[in-house]
Parts: sequence; C-alpha cells; structure tokens
Amino acid sequence: MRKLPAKLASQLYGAAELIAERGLDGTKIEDIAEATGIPKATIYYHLDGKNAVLEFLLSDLLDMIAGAVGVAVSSSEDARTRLEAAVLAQLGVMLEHPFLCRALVGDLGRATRLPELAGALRTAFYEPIEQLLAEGVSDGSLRQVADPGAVALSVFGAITVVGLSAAVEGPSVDPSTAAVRFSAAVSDLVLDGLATPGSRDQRRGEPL
Amino acid sequence: MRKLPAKLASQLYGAAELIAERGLDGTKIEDIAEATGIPKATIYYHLDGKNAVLEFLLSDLLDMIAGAVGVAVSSSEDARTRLEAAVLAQLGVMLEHPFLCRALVGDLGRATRLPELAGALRTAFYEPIEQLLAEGVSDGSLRQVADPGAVALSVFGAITVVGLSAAVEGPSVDPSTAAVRFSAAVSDLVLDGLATPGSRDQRRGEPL
DNA sequence: TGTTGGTTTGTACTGGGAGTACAAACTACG
DNA sequence: CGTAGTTTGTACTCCCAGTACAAACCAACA
Repeated sequence: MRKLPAKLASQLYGAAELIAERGLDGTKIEDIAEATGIPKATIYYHLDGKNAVLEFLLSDLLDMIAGAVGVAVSSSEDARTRLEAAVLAQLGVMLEHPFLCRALVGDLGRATRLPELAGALRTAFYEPIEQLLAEGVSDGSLRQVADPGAVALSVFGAITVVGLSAAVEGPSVDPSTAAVRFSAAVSDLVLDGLATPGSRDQRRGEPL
Repeated sequence: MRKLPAKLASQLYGAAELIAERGLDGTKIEDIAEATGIPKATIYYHLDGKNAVLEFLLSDLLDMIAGAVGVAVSSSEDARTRLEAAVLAQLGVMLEHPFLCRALVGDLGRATRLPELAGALRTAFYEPIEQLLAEGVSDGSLRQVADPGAVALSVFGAITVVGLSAAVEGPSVDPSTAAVRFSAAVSDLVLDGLATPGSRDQRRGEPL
C-alpha cells in the first residue's frame, strides 16, 4: 500500500457517508467509484481492495483523534484539568466527523481485525487516558483507584460511546457546541460520580 | 422467520465462536453448516440467510442481558444499590458469553442496521440505566446531573465497553469472579468519580 | 396400511459482485 | 523522442449467498 496522492485521498472522503450509511458490505466498489469520482481501476491501482478503503479512512480519523488528544494532554495543567481537556478534544474530533465515526462503529469488527487499525484505536483512545489517570495520582489531582486498568477502560468507554452515539444520531448543526455539552456531562460523571454525599458509605477509607 | 425448534437453536450456538473469530462476512454459510452440524439447506429452510443467524444469536444475548438487568433493577433497594446490581448483572451475562459478545462487537454495524436488534440493544443496555438514574434522584441515593441523557449514555458506555473488551480479550477462566472485579471498578468510577476531595472545586453549588 | 403435510437434506443452478488482467491512453521528466 | 509511472475502460474469473427442486423422512391419523 503505497501512500496515495493527496488529491485521491481527499476524493476518497466522499465514500465515508456511503459506508457509514450502508456498511462496507452494503457498499459496492462501483458505488464508491461513482461517489468519489475515482474509477474502480484506479482505486485498485492504489489500494488493496475494499478493506483498504476503510482502513485509509479510519486510520485518518484515529490520527486526528490521537493528535487532538495528544495536544490536550500535554499542557502544563494538573492531570484532572488535562483529563477534561482530553475528553473535550476527543469528542470534538468525533463530532466533527460523524460519518467517519459511523463507519467506525459500523465496521468496528473489521476494524479490530485489521491489525494496524487495532493498534491505532488503542493509541488514539485508550492509552492517553490510562496515562492521565496515572499522572493524576502522582500530582494529587485524581484519586487512586483499586483497578486502574479497568477504570481507564470505563472512562474510555464513557467518552467513546457518547461520541459514537452522537455521531449515529446524525450530524449536528454545531459540532463544537455539542462537543462542549457532551464533554461536560462526561467529565461531570467521571470526576464527581453519581453518588450523593449521603450515600457515600463504602469508600475505601479515604477521608471525605 | 418462524420460531425455530429448540434442538436447532442450541446447535446454532456452535456458530457463535466462528462468527466471533472471523466476522459474519468471513464466515461462509457452509462453514456454519459444518460447525453446527445443520446442513445448509436446513438452515435456509428455517432462516432467511446469514443475517438471520446473527440476528438469532444476538437477540438471544440481548434478551439474557435485559432479563438479568431487569431482575437486578427490580429489587426494593435504593437506586444506587440497584445500579451496582445492574452493572454486575450486565457484566455477568456478558462475561458468561464472550463469543456472543465478540460477535456483537464484530458486527455491531450490521446489528444496528437490523431494526429489531437496534431496539433490543437499546432495551437491554440503555433504558434500564436511564430509568435508574431518574429513580436515584427521586429517592435521594443518586445526585441530580445537568444532562441526564448524556450521563446515562456515559454510564452505559462505561459498562458496555468494559464488558466487550473483556470478551474480546478472550474467555476468562472464571467469568463470575471477573464480573465482580470489573463491576467493582465500574461502580467505583460511576458512583464516586475520580476527583480527589481537594480538586472538587467546580461543583454546581451543592454542598460537599 | 395408505394418505397427507410438515421437515430434512443432497444436488445442481443462478446471479451478483470482488478482484484481476491487460492494453490503450495520458502525463512528466530527461 | 523515450522511458516510467499513472489513469482508465473493458472484459474477464471466481467465489459464494441464496434458490430450486426432488427425494427421503417422519409424524399423525383414518
């Protein structure tokens, strides 16, 4: 898979909506050719088939997410603040690209079975969070939990599902406003939890 | 799609691992026939094709989850406690059926495009939580949040992603122990949050 | 026992679409 | 011009889902 020329790359995005709508299987190569204006023969000249089309689109999305989150995470604030920033960054990118997100949900299975993508998925979504939780414990802005791995996974799940679900609901008029709204909800949950002060009865000994 | 006889139904589960491993597309009907011992012609006599196989398997999984969560939710405890029970119940079923879960992730797109399943998915996963959060506010065991819908979605995401990821990691030796462990982590996060007491600086005015 | 109606299964076929082969045209650069 | 990469149309091949159908099988029941 040689790196394909910028022009073709940009045309390929025209296929995202199609794939999002019908899934990769429901989308014929001919359809992609028609939607993008790139003839079938040319597609096959550059890419190794349908999967490669999806792989190209999704790895791009994952790069964007990883990039945005990376920036958010590397400020000099405390970990708690950076976590909020990371949540916002991830949701921002996701809402900015609803079709890619829908394609991702739709062919998640195939995506996880494509080795490159599986790794990129981890890098984009999961690792920054895991990292941040650890740093939060060090700098005292986040509390220690019993099972950091599982908790990081939960946080990752909370963010991602909100983002995907928003994408599936359909493109929003104003993605960045929506991102702010959703990220507030997620951060609220993840930082402060749902228990009322009165019902916080079984903490593991740290003072209230 | 007439209701298919119990014997065939049970045989069909033999296809779950196959589908989980390779995805529905990577699985030929002939493979399913071989794995289950049900000849292709018989499969087609009862089911409307490959999708129907998946649909059958998944709707069963979703029923199990909806059932277990339903039980957990309908005790007479306060909402907070029932939420914990629901988390445990959902993860319990998911870890009990890793192959079905993997098939679900793998063909999530197709699943959401199958109208019956999309509804069942919502019923099994999302609605009970949404309900519970509302009840928690009434009975005082959970706090009020600004955007209940988005928060419910986050909680749903946290649970589900943990479950799916555990399923993808491979079947565990002792599913119910694993379920307890994971549900503890999720409940811990969802109820108490990650902020340290010192950093709880921007709550919306409710007293600490 | 024969008859009827559903189920089971093997075999052979059809059709659609992914991917391939290939040659002709086009482009760029020396 | 010549050489090398790219673009594209056309015409394939091949695989596999789904269908057709007929023969067997298995009740129940008169």
